[in-house]
Amino acid sequence: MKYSYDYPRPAVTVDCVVFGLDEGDLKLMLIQRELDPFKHQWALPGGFVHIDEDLEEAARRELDEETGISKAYLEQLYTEGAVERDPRGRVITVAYYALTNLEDHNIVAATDAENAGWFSIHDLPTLAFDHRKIIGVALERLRNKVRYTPVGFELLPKKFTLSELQALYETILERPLDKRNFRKKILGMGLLIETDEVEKDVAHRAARLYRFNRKEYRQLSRQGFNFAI
Amino acid sequence: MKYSYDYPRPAVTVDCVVFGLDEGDLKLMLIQRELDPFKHQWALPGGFVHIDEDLEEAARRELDEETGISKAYLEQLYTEGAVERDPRGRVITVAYYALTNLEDHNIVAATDAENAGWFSIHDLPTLAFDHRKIIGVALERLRNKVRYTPVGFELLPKKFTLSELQALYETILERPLDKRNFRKKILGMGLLIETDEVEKDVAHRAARLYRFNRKEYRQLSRQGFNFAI
DNA sequence: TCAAAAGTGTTGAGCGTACACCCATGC
DNA sequence: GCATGGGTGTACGCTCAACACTTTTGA
Repeated sequence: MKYSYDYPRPAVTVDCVVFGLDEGDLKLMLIQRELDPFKHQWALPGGFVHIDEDLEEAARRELDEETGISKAYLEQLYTEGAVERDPRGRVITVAYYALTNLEDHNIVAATDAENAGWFSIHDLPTLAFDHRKIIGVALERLRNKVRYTPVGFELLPKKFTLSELQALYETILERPLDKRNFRKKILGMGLLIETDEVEKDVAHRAARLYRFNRKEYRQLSRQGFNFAI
Repeated sequence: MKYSYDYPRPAVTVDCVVFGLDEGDLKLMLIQRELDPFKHQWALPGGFVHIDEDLEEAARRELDEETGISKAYLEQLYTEGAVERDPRGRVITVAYYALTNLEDHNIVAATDAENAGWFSIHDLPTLAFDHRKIIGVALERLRNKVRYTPVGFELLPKKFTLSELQALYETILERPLDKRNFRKKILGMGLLIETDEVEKDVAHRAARLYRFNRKEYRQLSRQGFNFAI
């Protein structure tokens, strides 16, 4: 008990809602708690913010330590501070959401946590704390964000087919899209670079691979262009 | 120094970016600090989160104590936690933005702060801490939010004219709108209730007063309707 | 040759945008 | 009667949505 203050202070944590895309399924990376409270229950990866690190820094560190994911698109979601949300006392958590290419993280390598794994958002286990609520907020945010910004590309490998991209939107938005209209729209933005490569090892005509043109997007953004699906 | 912990803890504050609309000018409520650091400088209203109050509760309390504003639309903005943002030590702040009808708050009544007042966002004084940055984020959020949700009405009195509403959008978005198209669009949504009252004390034809139909909006939202200007 | 997915255009409807004048009121 | 803002309709272009068949490839 070496740290003393004139007024009581809440503890501050970060939690990460990590999304990954697996075929036609949107998944979340969860960890199984080793300690009380909620011992053995599934929870969002996260932990206490160190006194000398920024919030995003803390989120990235916890994500790496607990799931082995060291590269991901990360964005602050919101801060949950209900008085009774943690049985140990007052804990305020800054929630982040992360988007990552699930293919790179199918095998969890170095992890702190007893257990970690991907769960379909349609089949989540019982979750510790108010983590279910946080996931709800994250999902809503993702569904909005994906339509008006090009964050969806963060869930795909660098090179992808138009069908993969369309499936991404269909999965997240949970509705079918028209193939011709989708292609017209996405190609019409001029933000995809057609590579000279095609899919490999498919039992049908191989689709062309594209890359997202980040530079062009930043350029157009500055000129008032708005991405929209 | 009565409160001791095993690990150092950051202090947690809330700060409020309070918007008000004054004719064709978007204004912010700022307070002048009475204490160091940044003594006598202007700052966002805010303060420490009590150990037994929720975050929004804290924001409302501080807003009331420091500016006398007790009713306002309030929404969490984001959390700023850069390590060196406060010279007193590690302080994480949860920023909120508030929308209020400036007419009700022209005279600041009961206030804690030495001084409080409205400032045009185009003519802000030097601000304490990283408050300028927080205001920047709030402005960006307001500009997005006002276009896709009916938060703008929170800046107007209950009854308003269509010209006032249009001026609101023109002020926040900083571009002119076409009168006929604006009226067509906003009336076409079916979210305005035409009252049988008109403006008073104007030196020209008095405009009809309208009210925003919150119930109808909630109803339509559930059916997938999206507000948009 | 069959199965599977890739790739490709047109049309109609609805929406956004541009644009100008008469009306009501108070002074 | 004049100054001030209130209130109103139309036409064009563009974007969105609906819709089906041919091509390529591997097995």
